[in-house]
Formats: sequence, C-alpha cells, structure tokens
Amino acid sequence: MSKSQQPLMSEITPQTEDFSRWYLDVVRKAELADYSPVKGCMVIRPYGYAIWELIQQQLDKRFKDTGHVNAYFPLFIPESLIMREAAHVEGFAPQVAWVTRGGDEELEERLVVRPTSEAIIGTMYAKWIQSWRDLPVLINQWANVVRWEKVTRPFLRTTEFLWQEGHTAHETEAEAEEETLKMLGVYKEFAENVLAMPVLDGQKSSSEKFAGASRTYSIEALMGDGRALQAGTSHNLGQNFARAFEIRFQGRDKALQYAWTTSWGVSTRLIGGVIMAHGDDSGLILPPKIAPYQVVIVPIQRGNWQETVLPKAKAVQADLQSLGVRVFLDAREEFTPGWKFAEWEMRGVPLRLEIGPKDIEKGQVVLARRDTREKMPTPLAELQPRVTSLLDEIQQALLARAIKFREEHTSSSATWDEFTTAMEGRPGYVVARWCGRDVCEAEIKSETQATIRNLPFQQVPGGVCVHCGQPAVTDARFAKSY
RNA sequence: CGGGGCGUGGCUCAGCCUGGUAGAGCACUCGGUUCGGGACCGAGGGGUCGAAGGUUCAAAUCCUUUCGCCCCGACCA
Repeated sequence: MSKSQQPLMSEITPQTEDFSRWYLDVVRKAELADYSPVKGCMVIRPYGYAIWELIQQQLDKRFKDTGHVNAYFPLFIPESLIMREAAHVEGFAPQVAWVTRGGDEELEERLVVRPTSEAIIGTMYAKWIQSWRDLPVLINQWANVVRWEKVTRPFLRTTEFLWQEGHTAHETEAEAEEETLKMLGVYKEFAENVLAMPVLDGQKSSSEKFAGASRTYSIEALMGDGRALQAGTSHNLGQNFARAFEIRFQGRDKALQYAWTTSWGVSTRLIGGVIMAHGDDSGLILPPKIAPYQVVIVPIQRGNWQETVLPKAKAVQADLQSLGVRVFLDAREEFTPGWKFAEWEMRGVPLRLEIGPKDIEKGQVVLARRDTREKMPTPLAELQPRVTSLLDEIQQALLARAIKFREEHTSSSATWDEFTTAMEGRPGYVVARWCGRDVCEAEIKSETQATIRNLPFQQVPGGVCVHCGQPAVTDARFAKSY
C-alpha cells in the first residue's frame, strides 16, 4: 500500500475492527450529528443537515414532477382518530408518545405525537373528497415524526426523525397500485442516481408489512458490513384507511364508494445509508450530488501566499462556482495542508483542489479524488470541464463500486445447509425459495438472524422452501438487517 | 425490555482495588517559526470527577439509588 492510500484518520475505528463503532465515529467526527440531552434524539449538525437539504431538494423535484404538491398537517393526532384503523393502532401502539396535559390542565382527549400521519391526513381527506372529480389527491408532507424506540442509532433509528410522507387517494385499486409502484420507482431511481446507492425493489412479506397496509413495497440497500438497510417504503393501503376514516366519493356510476389510498416515505435514515454504503476507514465518502461541498480548495500557504496563491485560489473558486459547483476555499491559517487533506477526506468531499506556488508557476492545480485518492495535476485552462466531468465520474464510480460489492455479496441457497453456511459472517443477500408462511419466516429469523428483506416482483411458484421443505411460492431475498 | 461495558477539562483516557492538594495526550488561547499528507518551540486558560443520597475528620475513590451512552439479543423509516 502506498503512502497515499493509507487511511489517515487514526481517530476513526477501522471498519473491520468494529463496523458499528466506525459508523458512530464517522457521524461524530465528520460533524454530521451529535447526541442531545434528550434520550434517543440527536442533533443534526449543519454539515449533516446540508446533506438532508440536498436530498430534500432533489426528491421534492421528483415529487413535483410526478404531480404531487406539498402540504402540512398537525403534529398531534387525537386518540380517537388513531384508534380507528385496528391494525394500524396495534402496529404503532408500543411506539407512540402521548400528550396528556396542556399547561396545567389534563386534556379531555389524549393526543399522540404522530408516528406517521395516515390518521390525521385520512380524516382531512374524508372532508375534501366528495366526488370522483376530486380524485386523485396527491399530497406530500415534509415533517418530523416520533416513534418511541428502545434502541436508537444516529440517522438509522432515532426517537424523532425527519422524513417525507406522501399520501394519495385514488378512484380505483389499479390507480392506487400504479401510484404505489411509481413512487417506489422514484425512490429507486433517486437512491441509485443521486445517492449512488443501488437498491433492490420488491414486496415486503406480510409480517413486515406496514401496519394497516394491503401491500408494502420497499427498496433495500446493502451496507459495507453486509447488512441490509430498508431505505424506503411505499404502501398500497387498499380501502383499509378509507373505510376507517370514511374517505368516500360518488363514482362515475353515481354509487358511493371508498377511495383507494397509498402512502410512501423516506427519512433521514438515507443519510445513514449513504455513510455505510460508501464510507471507508478514512471516513465519509459523499456522492457529489449530495455533497455539501463538492470541491474543497486547499491553498499551500508558503511565503507571501496571500498575494500570490490566495488570489488565484479565489479566482478558481469563482470559476467553479459559476458552473454551479459547490466549493469551499479553506484558507484557514491555523491548519497545515496535510491536516486539511485528512479533515476534508474524513468529511467525504469528493474532490480536493490543491493550489500552491509550484502550481502557479506551471499554470495548473492538483486535483485529488476522494474515492480513488488519485492525484491529478490539471492545467488551469482545462479545469472547468475537468471538474465537471470528474464529479460525474465519481458519482458513477461510487454506484458502480456499490453494485459490484452487492454482486460479490449476493448468493443463492437451495438447501438449508447451504443457507445457514451462507449466512455466517457478513454475507449480504442470500436468495432462496420460500413457502410464503409467516411462521417459517419467523423460524428462519430466530435460527439465523436473517429476515426477508423483500420478494421480487415476479413471484414464480415451484420447488420447495429452503427452510421447511414445503412447496415454495416465490424466491425471497434474505439478509441480516438494520 | 433482558445480558454486558462505560460515565473524570471540548475529545481519548489514567487515577478508584488500598479514601488524604484532580492528572496526561490531543484540542483551545496568545507569541514566534512553519505549511505539497494530521508541523514545531514557548507561555497560558479550562474540570463542584453524570446526578442524588449515605458512610467518614476527609469521597473521583466505599455503599445505595438514579440518569445517560455504547455493545449483544426480542420490536421498528
């Protein structure tokens, strides 16, 4: 290993030593988030929040492009409303926070802090929807939600988290299903093209379905330790919530009928996914499309650098900014270049631009890629197109690398023996035949820790279940998960 | 919620067993020399030892309670 390839962040636990500790080190050292005085709740620091804002912008555009509009619904949900959908309450009951007092008065009706907003939104939809002409309703909300979690981890699972939840109502079952799959597709495209995180899209098994949904679909991403992360879900709620909240409309045939609703969401968990999908022992590696700084300029401070190097660095910064590149010029005098290299590498900046007296003599700068650590002297005349194409290359390379990793960590098992062997260590996905029964799935989980992440869309029956030997109804993708 | 570990300047930790003036490295402030992969010298500032109660002449140290965090298992974006 050459010197330039050695990890420099000795303050970060190596991934192979303890992946979970590595993750926490990166979150803290890169200043993405910090623990707060509130149990299970983290503070998203400016650098982490900037990533979230970039995720929001790019997702929001996709929602608007598919015909959705944003709105905002209340944080509190009256107890009576959340009780309406039986499966829904049962699913969320252990996780809700209650408000029982306002000021010094006991509330007549308790309020839950929303763990998700189907109940309150469904109630409003019932008022707004009268006729088939009112459909579809395509609303998204960016919000915080609260779920009383027993075990929390920054970004991956916190008591309060930020997300978006789309809630739509449709005239027909087919339309609702189309919407559910369309938004899953948006998530997949976004995860792969923006987060450079390849995902498997498919259907959740009935035991992992959203509380109250008819069908749940998910995208699943593979993390660097071989465990899978549910990165987004899209639910076809059938008429379950429409019946519970009386979302009814008069159809084209004049008959009164229940609407077909969907909901879909992704959260700040995506940031955790990006960290664990791309990061290495030196820290974070951010895909350019969500990097708060895509390029960091490190001037070499030698001699009268303020008169020579700094103006050039500022000119380069302006040139790149004019292309829409997010650039930070790190002209702090209290740190040496070497320190800054390590620091910005740890914080995942895709491209570093070094500029010193020697470069100015030669009319060039030195570019360094975060993903490959390759250093490239680049003539100033070629800088603009070079930076643009490099950012694009890095974006592509991260996706390609992650796809390769997933391929190397995907296997299939025909027998239970193969399955248990395959599940040892850090296996990634194991594809196997499955009988479709909850009990069998539960047994597999208790014996191997592996769960069904999702089922491929094409469910082809035949053969026998890898675990119980009964007739199989489909392939299933198993993995240990977060 | 069970099992384990840890709470001492901002961070990582030593000190605790065997009670007796709170320490180190890094970070921070100031001055100077440096600067192409985490520079160096000098001088400084900063901690009611997670919290509460108890034992004691005396508690970071012993006892009790409590809170938080981390790891491993049962539930979840």
